[in-house]
Amino acid sequence: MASTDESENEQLERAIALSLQDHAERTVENVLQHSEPPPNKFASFGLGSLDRKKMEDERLARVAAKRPRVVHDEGYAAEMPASKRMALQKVTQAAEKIAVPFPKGTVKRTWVRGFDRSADDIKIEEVLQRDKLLLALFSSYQWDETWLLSKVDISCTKVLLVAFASDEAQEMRQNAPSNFKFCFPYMRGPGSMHSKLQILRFSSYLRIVIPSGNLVPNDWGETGVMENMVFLIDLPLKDYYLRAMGVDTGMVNSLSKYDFSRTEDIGFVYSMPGSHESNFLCQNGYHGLATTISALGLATGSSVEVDIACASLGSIKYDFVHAIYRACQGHTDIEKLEESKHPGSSLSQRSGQSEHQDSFRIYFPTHETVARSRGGENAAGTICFQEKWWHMSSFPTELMRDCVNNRDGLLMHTKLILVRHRTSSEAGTSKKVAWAYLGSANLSESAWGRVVTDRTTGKKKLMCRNWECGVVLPVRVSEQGNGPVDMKVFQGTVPIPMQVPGRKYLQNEHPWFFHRHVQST
DNA sequence: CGACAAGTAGCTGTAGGTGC
DNA sequence: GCACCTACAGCTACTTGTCG
Repeated sequence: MASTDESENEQLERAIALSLQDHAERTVENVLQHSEPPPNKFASFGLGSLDRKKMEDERLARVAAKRPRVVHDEGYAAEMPASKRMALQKVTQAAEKIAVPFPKGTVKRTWVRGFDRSADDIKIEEVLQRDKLLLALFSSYQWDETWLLSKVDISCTKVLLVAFASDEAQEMRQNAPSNFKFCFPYMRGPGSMHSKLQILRFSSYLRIVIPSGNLVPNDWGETGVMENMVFLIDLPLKDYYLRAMGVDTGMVNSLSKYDFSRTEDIGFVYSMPGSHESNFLCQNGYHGLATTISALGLATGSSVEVDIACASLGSIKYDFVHAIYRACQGHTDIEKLEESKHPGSSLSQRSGQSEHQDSFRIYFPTHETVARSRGGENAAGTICFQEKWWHMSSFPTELMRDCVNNRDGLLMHTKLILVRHRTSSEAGTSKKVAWAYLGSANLSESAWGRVVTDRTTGKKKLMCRNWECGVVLPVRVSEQGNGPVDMKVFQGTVPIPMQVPGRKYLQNEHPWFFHRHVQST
């Protein structure tokens, strides 16, 4: 068994390394392609070069050949073969017999010092289970390595850290224990390694964790001023694998030994830096959100109620709000994305304000709420929004709601989207539907992307700047009556951390303004 | 995290050359 | 004079890197 474990560990590490190496190789290819020596202008300068059409065609061919910025999906969108999915379904019952803490997945609020424990909160120690943790993949924007080392027993846990390749991270790499390994994802220019995904391996199950907080004590409640939220699900080892010890298979098999069937009704939503076109556009950023909503059967042509809580706000405009709203409805029509793109469209102007003001609420604390919080203004260094964006005519001020935690005086670092459908009596259905997104993405174009048109191909592309990841958790209930689903529908699925519906900003109120060189959200 | 500036690509209009 | 063509300027949209 020990040798099997060893080989699994190695396989997992090798596969992750290969995956990242794949990115690295693409980046190297890009660099090589970009670093071709420039064409010698003088060599082609002469009478023979006057076939302009030919020159232009050649130039276009060169441009097309060295156009690597677009990320194509083939390498990423590896779907599980139908046969494998069938096999997984067959072992569901057997897997259920293995006791794991969170077999169906759960959403927790972080424990916070000074507050009574409840069934809805969780400590970092309870997530990591130090004594049982065999292998951990951590990703985060911000780190406190001393603190992290206190939560992990490095004598029995192998650790892989996925980080932005900053100078600090490189320094951390040098000082790290020998069984700490590092990966630095490609960034394609400015942006943030904002994903906080964790994969934790225990002896009999794999735990997938998607928190909104970074690996610092403040984000896990230890300073008593900040709250985050965590999604986690435990995937049990499949019994047939337990019988098949000693079989040296590859990484796919290594992961396939975990029973993913419980994740079938959970959507994984992510953003990757760069421009993405063709099929991959549909899987990335806010269009990935729309695709996921559609795939889970949650799309609707009717209006929806959207409540978004975030720790940082970008310079958002009406057309961006409209795009997010459409994604929440599950619209995946790429051509329609164009509607929200034209800068001159009414949606980018203040005139678009009435469109969603009754159905779209952005929860962000007022200055007063931050000042009155337990940690005061000093505790709000990871809640970012710039005053100049607030004063821009295109900023949807009327959508803003004060974000007040229902644990008195706590600030929130949570990124949460709550969407509720309306039901129609004409539809003849009593099924009310809602869903929640929980993850790392704030409300910004850097996180969710924006649609641009490729100059050479004329095709639509989605451009993101950050690594982000999160989950969509559907909520389905049967209930009579018209109108939107009540917020209570989320009970049992997602603990709602803030007071809803949030109070609108008063005329003399403004959001908490904070701007710093390096954000840690 | 977005603003901003610099650089690049691509489109369009047009001046000027050439042939009929 | 007219049609056609090339070369190029000007403009716009977009990418990329820097800055705060």
